[in-house]
This record gives sequence, C-alpha cells and structure tokens, in this order.
Amino acid sequence: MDRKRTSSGKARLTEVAKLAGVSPITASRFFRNPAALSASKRERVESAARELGYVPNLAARTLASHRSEVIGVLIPSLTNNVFSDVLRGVYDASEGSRYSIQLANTRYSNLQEERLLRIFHGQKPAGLIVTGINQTEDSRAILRNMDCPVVQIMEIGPEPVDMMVGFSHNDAAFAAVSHLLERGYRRIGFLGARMDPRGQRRFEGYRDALKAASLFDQRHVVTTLSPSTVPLGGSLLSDLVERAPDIDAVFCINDDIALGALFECQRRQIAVPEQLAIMGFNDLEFMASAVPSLTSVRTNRYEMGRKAIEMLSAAMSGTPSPQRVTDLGFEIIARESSAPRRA
Amino acid sequence: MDRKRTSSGKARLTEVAKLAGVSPITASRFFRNPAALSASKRERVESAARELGYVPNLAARTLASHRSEVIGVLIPSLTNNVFSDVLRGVYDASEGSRYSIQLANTRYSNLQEERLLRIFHGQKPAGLIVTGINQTEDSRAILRNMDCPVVQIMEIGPEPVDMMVGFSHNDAAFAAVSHLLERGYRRIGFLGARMDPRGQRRFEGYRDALKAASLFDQRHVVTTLSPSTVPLGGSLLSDLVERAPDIDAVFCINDDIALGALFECQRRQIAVPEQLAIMGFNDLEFMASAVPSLTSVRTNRYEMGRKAIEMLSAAMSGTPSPQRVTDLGFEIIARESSAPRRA
DNA sequence: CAATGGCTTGATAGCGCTGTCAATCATCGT
DNA sequence: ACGATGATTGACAGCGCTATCAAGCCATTG
Repeated sequence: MDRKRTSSGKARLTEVAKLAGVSPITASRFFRNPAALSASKRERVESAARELGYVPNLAARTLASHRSEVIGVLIPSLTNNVFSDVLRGVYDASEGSRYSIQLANTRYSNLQEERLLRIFHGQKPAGLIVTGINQTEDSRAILRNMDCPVVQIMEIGPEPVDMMVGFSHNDAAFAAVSHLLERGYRRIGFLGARMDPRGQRRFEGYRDALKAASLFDQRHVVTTLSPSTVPLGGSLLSDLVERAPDIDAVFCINDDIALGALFECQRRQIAVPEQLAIMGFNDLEFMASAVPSLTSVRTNRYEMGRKAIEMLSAAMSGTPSPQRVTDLGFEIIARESSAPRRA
Repeated sequence: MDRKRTSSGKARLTEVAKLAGVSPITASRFFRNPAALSASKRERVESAARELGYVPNLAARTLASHRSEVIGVLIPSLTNNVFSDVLRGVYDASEGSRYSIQLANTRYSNLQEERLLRIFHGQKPAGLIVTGINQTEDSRAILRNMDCPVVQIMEIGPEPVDMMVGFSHNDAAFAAVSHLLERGYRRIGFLGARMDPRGQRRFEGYRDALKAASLFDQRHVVTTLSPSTVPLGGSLLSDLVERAPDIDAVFCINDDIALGALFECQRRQIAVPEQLAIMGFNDLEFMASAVPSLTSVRTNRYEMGRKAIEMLSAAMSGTPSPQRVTDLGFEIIARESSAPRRA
C-alpha cells in the first residue's frame, strides 16, 4: 500500500499530479508558471490541487531549486516608530508576491548585524534589505558575496553595496537648521540621543549649517547614547536650558525628543515658540496635533519600504533598474513651534 | 572530479565530515546535539566546520526532519506601538534559540488571518503565535489541525485553542473606570477608535463599571472604526465635549487617543484635570512625560512576547507547562490627569 | 510534402540533510 | 574473564520538489 499522504496528512505534488492525470513536473509548473501549461491541463491541475487542499512544501522547493523565496530584512530596532513605517511599506509591497519577509533585529549593533548576515548567507535569500550604510568591512564582504540583490535603506551615500534607497540625513538636518535661521532664530541648540550613524549625520548637518552662519557653539549641543524616548527629551532640554539659558531654539534629533522637549517647556513655563522654538525630525503623526503644533522634517518612510521591495523585485526578476540609488528626499513641515521670531 | 562545494560556493555537511574524518551523520549530530558526541570528535567537527565556514542548509534540514525551526507570529498591525513591544519580547526571547521568527500582518482582518494560517500550515512551523481570541471557526480548525503548539496572545478567555497569555481587557477597563469613580468623577466619557475585539471588551468594561454605579450614559460614548491616531483623539474629544459639555472625565481606548485628547484640551483651554480628567490605556512611555502627566493602565506587553515564546519552547521541547493560560495582569498608574476631584 | 521551429510535456536524477536501526566500542560487576 | 549495559557511531534510504534535457506535437513554410 503506497503512501497517499505525507506523514502530517498533507497531500504532495505527486498526488495532485496523479489526480490531474499529468506528470509531477507538469503539476510543478502549474504553481510556478501557469502560463506555460495548456488550458486543459491547467484546469485539471488547479481543481486537483483544490480538491486535495494542496500546499507546496517550501523546504523541498528551496532545496531543489537552490533559491528560497525569502527576503531578509535587517533593522536596528523594533520599537522605533520610524522602522515600523518602513516595515509596513515592506510588508505591503511584498504581499501577494511569492516572497516572504524574514525580519531580524540588529539592535544597533554592527556585530549583531554581521552575525545575522552570516546566518542569512546560509539561507540563500532571494533578496536582502539592510539598514544604513555603515556596515563593517566583513559585513560588506558577506553582502557582496551573497548571490542575491541587496538594498541599503534609510540613507544614501557613495559606494552602494548594490542598491540604495533613502535620503541624505546631513542635507535634511542642514535644511532644518536653515529653516530655523530663516525664521530668525540665532542660538540654536541640538538635542541628540542614541547617536547612531544617521543621528550623527543629522548632527553634522546641524553643525555645518550653524558654522556656515558662524553661529555654531559646542555648548549648545546636548547628546547621549541612551535610546531616544519622550522622557529623555525632557531631561535633555533641562540640561540644555540650564547650561545655556539664552538659547532661542532647539533642533531635536527626532520627534520623540521634540515632544519630550515640548512637555518640559510646558513644565518650566517656557513659551513655545516665543521663548524657545522647537523642531523635530521625521514628522510622526503627533507633531501636527501638539499644542503648539511642532515643526518637523517629513521623511518618506513607508515609501522607502515599498521602494526597497520594488527594487529587489525588479532585480530578482532580472530587470534591475539602472538607477541603483534612489533619493526619496525630505520636506520641511513648518508649524507653530517655529513661527517667525518677533524682533 | 567530485564536487567539493555546492554551486553557490558553500561547503556541505559531507565536506565537513570528510575533513573531520567522521561520517556525515556524526557531523550532523554535532550541530543538533553536540553532547552526544565524544569530546575528540566534537572538537574535530567543530574545527572542520569553522575552517570551511560551514553554514547548515535549513531547507534540507527541514525537508529531511519534517519540521522547520520557524515560529510564525500573526499580529494585526505593524505600526501600533503595543505590538512593537510584544514583538521585542518575542525577538529577544527567541534570540540564541534555534528558532527563527516569521512575522505576518493580518491588518485586523479575520479573513487575512485565515489566509495566512493556511500558508503557515503548509510550512510546518515549530510553533505559532496568534493575536487575540476571536479567530474564525475555520481559523480555529486550522490551528487545531496544526501539529505544533499555539499561543494566543494579548488577551485571555475561555477555550484556548492550545495556550494563552494576556490579560482581561474587560477587567482592566473596569478597574480604570473604577479608579476614575473613586477619584470623584461622575460623568465619564469613552473615546474609542478601531474598535477591534479587544477595544470592544475595553468598552464593555467601561460600560459595566458605569452601569454598576448607575452612571452609564450612551451619549458619553464616542467611537469610530478608523485606526487610532493622536490627531483622531483630538477630533473624538471635540465630538464629545460638543455633544456632552458637562462631561468631567474621559476614558480613552488607548494612549494615542488620550494624548490627542490632552492636546485638544490645551487647544480649547479645558483645564486637565480640573475641568476634565483624562485616562489612557497601555501606559506608553510618553504618558508620564505629558503635562499634566497622564493616568493610564500599564500592560505587560514585552513580557507577553517573552512569555509566549517561553510557553512555545517548553511545549516544543516536550515539557509543556500544565498552566495553559497565563494572566499577566495590569496595573492602574495614577497620575496628575486623574487627580482626586475637588468638591 | 518534408522540413522547420515553437510550444507543451515527461523521464531522470538529484538538492543536502536526517530518521531509523543496527553495529561497534568502552566500561563494569561478578 | 565474560557477558551486560549504555554510550557512540555509521549505513542506508528517502524527505518533496525542480533543473535539465529530450521527446512529442502541431502549425507553418518553401
């Protein structure tokens, strides 16, 4: 008596083929490229598969075909809202495609990233998305050796491993600070947390904009390596105003810090923006609701996730875009918290 | 000339075994249960593997062993902070174990969930985590038929499919409203968005607490099916105060709505808590920073993710806990926004 | 009418690993 | 010294699918 079902009770391709009256390989083709079958066989295989409730065994497929249908995604944090927007784009764009997403958390550690890349390397992913452009030399080597397309997201820079989609954090921060300067603010502080590579580049944009105006002052910079949180924004602002009471604006490394700074101003009865302008970064949804509404820099995070998958899909289907680096740009969203300074 | 490397240039188990001077199956055991080898062979296999940079082929392993090392996780949203905390727990707890996480987004759709479960079913996961207890009958059937442990998370209730970890949203909301009652508030509104099953149970807890005090009034309830956002909290509060100007407190279905409500009060010059108390749900980090600080209900989301993985691990290793349902409870965090009402 | 070429189908031979079960080895008690 | 016991080890077969290549089929063409 021959097996009709796999041990766990599931039908195999062979059974589907037998029921449809075709060879297994023809049934196999039905699932991968239905257009290659004649209409009659296509229908027969389809109904046979439905009747048996057939679900392909991905492990067998991967083993036989030497390529998985997994797209690996490495991000540094699961709690940072910024990445959840990117992920939403990634999951939305990959839905309906045959690819599935394998998410991994590097926790802002290059070594952890390298370790995860080694694991992915063994899994022959169909594509890979990594965060940022500051991989270790070993990580870059693994990425180049990985025979699948790779997209670096969140920022852009020279020498992509393969492809890139993001924007210039340096330029965005430069534009943000320029906005504050245009609005008449002169003593502009910087509140920074985490200070990952992208945060550092935002700091550099801040510094360069102020240096260009001969207004940079190291005493106006307050940073910490602790992760960004709203409460932390409050403590950073406290440090700043105690150290430099004459400050008239703060550029915050992100919106959580900006919100914490706003709350701290409310607590200290510092009028925003009359006594202190506040500017954030990322333009999370709550920025528009705050009182006063908070100025920020809008970044296209959801679009970044989508675009990364699109770039991978194009490359995986053999038609890579000649445009290897996509700049999604940014936009200054001016709100009440950076109203023009009264003279 | 025989193959020394796989097509993609990676060493196989056979090569490792040959270099170590053992049989392939012994090398295989080294990776799955090193303790079963003699010390000498263990060392030889280990150094051979390192020398060749061997990485196991997971597809082959899954195919041969009839079980993958994937834990499927189904959550309804990627942007909701609540789930990112749970996910962090999940990823943290699974790190270092041999299991990898496969995340999927149901977008609050039961049908989408069912579709995803069917796909997972074909992948023979080692374990499965699903959100909530309101699966369709078909989904429950698939879950029961899945020969792996299953944990339902976020809430608890009768008739677990297999295991559960969460808390009672009904009880938590009841306790929240009781807190407001104790503090002297009498006309307590409800602001609700999304209204997924857990949100509905929070509403029920609210309703029951007020009915018990004979204070329930349908006109104090403002809900929408739109997803929760901070701006939405503002509009809901506007609706409420226009419909029921004599309201003296609001219980918000979550903290985003509560924050939006607070901002709207600031905009409308409604003093919090003197004219209106505000209470949220989940106790996200910003609640403590807000001015005034916002009362909320703390839920153990990170712990929930960890615990779910622990329960799965125990079951997968054949030592399931007899305790199939874990109640992680909740805690009322009283802050300024619900200060005792002055007479 | 045979030759041509495009389209569809099938047979064969593995992919890299592990389940099973038997064989071998070291150690021990009497 | 002998078998008994448990710890190690290995041979074999096959997991469910697809790459490859060859064969069959049909319509078209000079």
